[in-house]
Amino acid sequence: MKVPQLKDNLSKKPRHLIQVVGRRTGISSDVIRAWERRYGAIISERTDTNRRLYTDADIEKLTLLKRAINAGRRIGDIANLSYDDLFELVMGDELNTAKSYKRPSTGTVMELFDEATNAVYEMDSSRLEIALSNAVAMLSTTDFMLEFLKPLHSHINDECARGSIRFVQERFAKLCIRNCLANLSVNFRSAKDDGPKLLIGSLTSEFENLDTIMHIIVAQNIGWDVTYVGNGVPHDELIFMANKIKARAMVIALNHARDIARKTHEIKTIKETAEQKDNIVLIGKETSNYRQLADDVKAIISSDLSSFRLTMERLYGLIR
Amino acid sequence: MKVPQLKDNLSKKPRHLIQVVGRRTGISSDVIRAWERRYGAIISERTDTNRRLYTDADIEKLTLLKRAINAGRRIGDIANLSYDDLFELVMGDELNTAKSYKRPSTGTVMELFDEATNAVYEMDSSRLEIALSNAVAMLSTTDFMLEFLKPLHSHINDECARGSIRFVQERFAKLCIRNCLANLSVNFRSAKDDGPKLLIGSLTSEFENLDTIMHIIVAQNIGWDVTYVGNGVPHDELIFMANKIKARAMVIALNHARDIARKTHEIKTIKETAEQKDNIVLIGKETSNYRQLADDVKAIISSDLSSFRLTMERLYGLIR
DNA sequence: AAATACTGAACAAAATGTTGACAAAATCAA
DNA sequence: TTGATTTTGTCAACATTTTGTTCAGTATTT
Repeated sequence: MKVPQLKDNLSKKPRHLIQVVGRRTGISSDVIRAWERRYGAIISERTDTNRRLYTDADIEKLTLLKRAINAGRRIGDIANLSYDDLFELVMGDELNTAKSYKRPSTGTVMELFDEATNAVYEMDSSRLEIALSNAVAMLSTTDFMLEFLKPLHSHINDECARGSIRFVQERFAKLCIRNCLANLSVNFRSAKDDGPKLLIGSLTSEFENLDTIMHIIVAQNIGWDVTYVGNGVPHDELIFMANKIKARAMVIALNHARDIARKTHEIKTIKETAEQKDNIVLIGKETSNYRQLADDVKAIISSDLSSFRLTMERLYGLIR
Repeated sequence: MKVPQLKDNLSKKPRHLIQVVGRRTGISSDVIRAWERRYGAIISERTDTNRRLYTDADIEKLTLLKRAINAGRRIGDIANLSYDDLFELVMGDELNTAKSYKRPSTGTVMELFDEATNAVYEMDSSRLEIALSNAVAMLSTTDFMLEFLKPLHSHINDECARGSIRFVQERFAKLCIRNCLANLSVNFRSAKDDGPKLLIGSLTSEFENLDTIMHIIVAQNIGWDVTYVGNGVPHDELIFMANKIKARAMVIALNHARDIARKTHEIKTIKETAEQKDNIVLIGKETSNYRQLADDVKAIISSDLSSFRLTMERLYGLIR
């Protein structure tokens, strides 16, 4: 295998311009220089003509520094810690702050949100895509979806219901968002090796839904190896698929208030027939109609992304 | 499989004038010459009379260079990297995370094709995605679609019709391919600045179609700034959108043999009502039913990707 | 003859570097 | 709590490097 070698050789080489580092870490180049000057945080190599050149490791350290600051540290105190010490520090810090769920409604994120909605009004796909990818870069994946994409999605739905934007605009926006989510998804997949398999899909008479795709990302983020088969899949096909890939859990999206009786019956069949009988999770807008079923077949209902995340984390823990 | 042949016969032959290269890559010919002179980025063959002639590979490298610059690199630093190194660099840059995009190790295109079909049988999304992205890396974008994705797509359809693979497998494969295409699309958008606007969509009672998405990529590849509004869009919404974004051309996908009379009428209405009356292009399986209409409203019918590419290149030239 | 392409030089704009100053935010002392 | 002090992000001024663009003169293509 030659690939890792190449990778190693490249990544140890100082080759990133300050601009690239700024973009990747989200730290402005002024600040990077200031940190170097004042605290010797990252002292980079230089080209013959005095330009700074950073390695991949430098970028990682800077990212850690930023996370540490986000968690409340002061740059002067932590700038010259080693990478390992910094890592420990950040892990500890983030564990403690994780529970107190901080809302990232800082100015910049709000601006990005405005930018995104404006792009929707004006149907400028480039602007919308840029706004979305900036938001991804700025927030953690979960926050991006919970605090950015979800609100944006419902904002678009509202505006469309109110008649402030037209059908095409809504359509266009959702396609852009779907693209963005598809990208996120691909990134996660290649980052992960092999987690437990998770099958996600929806039954006949259901339509494609952005929420479902967000659930995919959340599951991948936790470590599941997700196979998505889309909407409107007959239940016997789902069973076949689950058996074939040896899925450890199955997520069924229920967003459409039609054929509830049929779907209830189908889910029962799935439960009875599938080899892996445990771990059916129901998501979507219409899950409330399936309370009784959930009790009967011991399925779990997760009606929003956060609870879904918790559910899937728990399952992941049980299985691993 | 015709792939390797085509690759050898066409792609490696220097045949593009600098003007064509400029248009396809979005890099001005002055800049291409400057890069050659200053950094030896692309040293092309010459005709007997000293005109530069570029290969497809040259174009691909130039596109990568542009993407790298877009990500913040300086041309002087990257101009003489090999295609492979450049590829690594760009992938890393564009994904902000150190993602390990596997380079096609030694596999030929044919092996990749087999790998992809096997992944479909076994419903292994990671393998399928890796096979697809390797094929993208190995072939030029156009070749990838014409010689890889198209055959793969029809192979899947055939197998499904013959009953060799099941509904879910087909479904799963198509979702993976859609993701892959979405990625390609995003990459192109970020490379290009502002070309003429092109609106792509389909009328009511049409369904989403992978072919349509491939057409998007081809158009972007040429330099169009594509806005895709998806399937099943009422014709008045299409008109609104076209006017709003000031589209210079409109592509309407016709894949479903239903309501031909209605759609014919709607397309006529579009032609009569839209501000930009020229340049309606009809694509898709069912276009043969619209010959008469095409004559009446002076629309262009492109029933396959290659002819679509030619059509859009011609239109692009006319508009520019 | 008009359009396009080639070369080389010159110019203009953008990016980067250095230094120093400034103001908002955080911290500390009373 | 208040006021002084420290920390830290941001910016301006100016020099240098890098890179896109333009121009002039010549050659080729259509």
